[in-house]
Amino acid sequence: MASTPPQCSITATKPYQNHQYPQNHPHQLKNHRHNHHNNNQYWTTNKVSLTKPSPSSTPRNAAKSNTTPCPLSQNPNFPSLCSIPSQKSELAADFSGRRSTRFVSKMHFGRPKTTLCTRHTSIAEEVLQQAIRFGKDDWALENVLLSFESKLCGSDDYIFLLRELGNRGEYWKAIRCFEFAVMREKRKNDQGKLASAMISTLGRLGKVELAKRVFETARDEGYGNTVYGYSALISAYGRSGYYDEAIRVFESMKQSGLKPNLVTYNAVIDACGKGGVEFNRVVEIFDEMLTNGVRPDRITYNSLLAVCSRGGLWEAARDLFSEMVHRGIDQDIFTYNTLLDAVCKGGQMDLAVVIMSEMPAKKILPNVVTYSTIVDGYAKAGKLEEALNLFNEMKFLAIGLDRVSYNTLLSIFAKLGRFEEASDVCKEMESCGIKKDVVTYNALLGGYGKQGKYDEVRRLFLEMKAENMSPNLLTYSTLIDVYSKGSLYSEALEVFREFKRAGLKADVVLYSALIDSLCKNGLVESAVMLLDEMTNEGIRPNVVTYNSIIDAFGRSAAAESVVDSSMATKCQVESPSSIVAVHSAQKEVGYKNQIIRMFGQLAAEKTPHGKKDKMPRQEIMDILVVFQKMHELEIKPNVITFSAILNACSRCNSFEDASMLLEELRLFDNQVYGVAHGLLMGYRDNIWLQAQSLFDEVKQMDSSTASAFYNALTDMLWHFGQKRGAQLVVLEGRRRNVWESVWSESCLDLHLMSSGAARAMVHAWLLNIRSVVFEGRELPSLLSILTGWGKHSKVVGDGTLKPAIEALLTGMGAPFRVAPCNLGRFVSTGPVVTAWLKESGTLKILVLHDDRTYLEGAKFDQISNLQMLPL
DNA sequence: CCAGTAGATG
Repeated sequence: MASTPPQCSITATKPYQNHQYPQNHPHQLKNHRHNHHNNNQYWTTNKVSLTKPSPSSTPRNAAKSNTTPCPLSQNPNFPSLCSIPSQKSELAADFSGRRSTRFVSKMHFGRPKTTLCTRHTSIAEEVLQQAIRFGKDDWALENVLLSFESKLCGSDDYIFLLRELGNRGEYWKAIRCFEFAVMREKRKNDQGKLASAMISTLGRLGKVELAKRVFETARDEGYGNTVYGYSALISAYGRSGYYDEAIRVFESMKQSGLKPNLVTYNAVIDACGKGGVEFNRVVEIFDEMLTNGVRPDRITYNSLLAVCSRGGLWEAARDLFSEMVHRGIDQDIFTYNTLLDAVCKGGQMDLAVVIMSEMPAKKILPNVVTYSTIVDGYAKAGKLEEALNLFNEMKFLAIGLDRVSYNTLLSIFAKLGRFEEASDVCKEMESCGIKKDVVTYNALLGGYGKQGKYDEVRRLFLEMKAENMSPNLLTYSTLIDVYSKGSLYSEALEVFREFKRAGLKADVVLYSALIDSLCKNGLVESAVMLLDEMTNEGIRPNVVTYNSIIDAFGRSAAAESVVDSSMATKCQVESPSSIVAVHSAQKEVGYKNQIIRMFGQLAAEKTPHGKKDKMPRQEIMDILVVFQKMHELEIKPNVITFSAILNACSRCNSFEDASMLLEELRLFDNQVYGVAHGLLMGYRDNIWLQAQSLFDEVKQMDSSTASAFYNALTDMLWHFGQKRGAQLVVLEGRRRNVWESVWSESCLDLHLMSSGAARAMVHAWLLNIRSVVFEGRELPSLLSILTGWGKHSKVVGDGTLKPAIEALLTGMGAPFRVAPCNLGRFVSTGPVVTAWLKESGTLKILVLHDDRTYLEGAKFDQISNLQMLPL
């Protein structure tokens, strides 16, 4: 074991400086958000009280209007909120990486515009009926309009018509109607009204391009330069997720001298929420609104809450809610449902339940949306019992399920692999007249795919298309991922080709799935190329993408290139002759071919690459480049990143190589670094307090994330000879129930542990039963150590656990043997083990030592502590 | 101008 101390660079403990977010912001709430964001990035040493609001989280108006800041505990609306301990730290959602990257489902087009102030005449209704009846015939519509022209009463009637046609999806008829009306309308004002109604109708249907054309025409013709026209276009862009376009229109509106009004600001804020814009940026727009004297209303706040919900910023949402109350703005069911969504996405399920229980007192009764929000929160938190119970509660309250809540229910069953129940849900949906939609199919495809039921996957995919359902990006990426994970590369390739034919654009998730599949097959270099590729495509990789790659380093033999030099030549030969075209075509052909060839290579590989599990120097250099890019793109790491780095350290051949990786860890997070490095150097006593607080953070994660971190940390310590340090970590993990039920006197269950953690644990367990023996008690007649098969375990996966334990036991001379009927179990009998433990040399073998300790000559100290291991 | 559902890393 290499044990040269690392160079001084790694021993430096300069605190991690966060340079990404400005600290000094003039505004109260914004300041709070900035601080929050800082804390939310990774573990930091600055702990924020989760239950008590800090002064900076005081509602902004209280701060502004010079009144005494009102802490939330005095807030009449949340009397009980402050007494609720937060279920997870505010870091948890970010860490476990549960933040959604999905934008597709947020766009449910076609929601009807409630025509509240109906100033239209009955004639308009009649025209509508006729217009609907005459199928596709443009002339028929024209004739209807002409015949009623004299009776229709101004723009109100026409607006009603085109809105209602829009609500029925007949946007072409709506446009015809609009053109007909505008041509006949003399008043600019009314032409403007018609235009904004048309734009908003098209926006509602997701026809942004058409909306834009209407807007531009109207503006060029001189009647479109209105606040309403701009607002409608902003909203149209927002609805389709083009927040950047929405903001651009917003800016150009101001430049043309128009003053945004309440509706404009609401539309912009809403667009930001749908587009996933950072909360801080949206707050800037909100501030601008206040500065310009536009008073926010309920919808403004609801839209702001929606911004929080996307990022799971439950504290900000809570503060906004209080702020609404202070401003005297009433809440409605949207307010509550959006707040609840933010709270659920932030993992605060206990708080969510309290908020929901307080709704009836405000005469706002939870509806189907409220329930499905909470259900989804529970499901994502892994509390499936609670989720399913809520469906019963809904039944009891006679709240009927709708499409979304059925899909939510169905996806729970699909994820669990409870397919009978899933298909029961399908049947029930059908009997309610709700047909399976893309979401239903995607959930089913993912569910069946993860269980390896590919026949069912194929069947469903065909059925879907037979039902005239267009697969979307999520469908394709689910299928590609599922087939790749099942090594069905030609199927995956076929789906990919179909996806390209459908003209869809890949996104970060699809790329990440592809990258992961390359990584898992040892083609790290190709994965990195694909990473460059996606960046060039304008798709921003995220932490998941990087985690896959980091995790792959050192796992394979020397990586080789999929896209060899012959590829470039080939492209050139096939390229068209025009110089300009050559360039773009090359890119396009190269892009397609690259992925297709990668699949080809994967399909051709008979066996995965030999796993040497060693990290050559070159790979260290490669991984450093990857980290560099991650910093450049300002991609925040999470626990999984840290685990991956620690695991990479365990694959290093030398302490120096590991030091380089740890240095990267230091740049990411000083606390994780401090603990890992401290334990590695044997500064055990000095950093144990820091370690405790780190473990407190890890405890907030879901169990598999937490155990993966413990496993990674222990493995690294074990690998570098810090065996007693490893043992301390492992015992801490046991104390905190990281691996569920690990041991009893008769059985040690290692199946969720990595090999280092498991070995450290074996020592601890044997020492424990040794103390039983020396207390004079009898051991159980049968003793067993479970390693499992190493297959179903996410953490181990490669089946290294069993041989490692076997070697360890053999090496110690421990009298355990593989159980004849269960190859994943080592067994022995009480008397045999007792005899072995009583042998004079056994204790010395069992006690673990660190290769490096902080205090020179502290060996006696270790020995005196031997029998006092914190079990 | 406003709410809830489906896909990737450990």
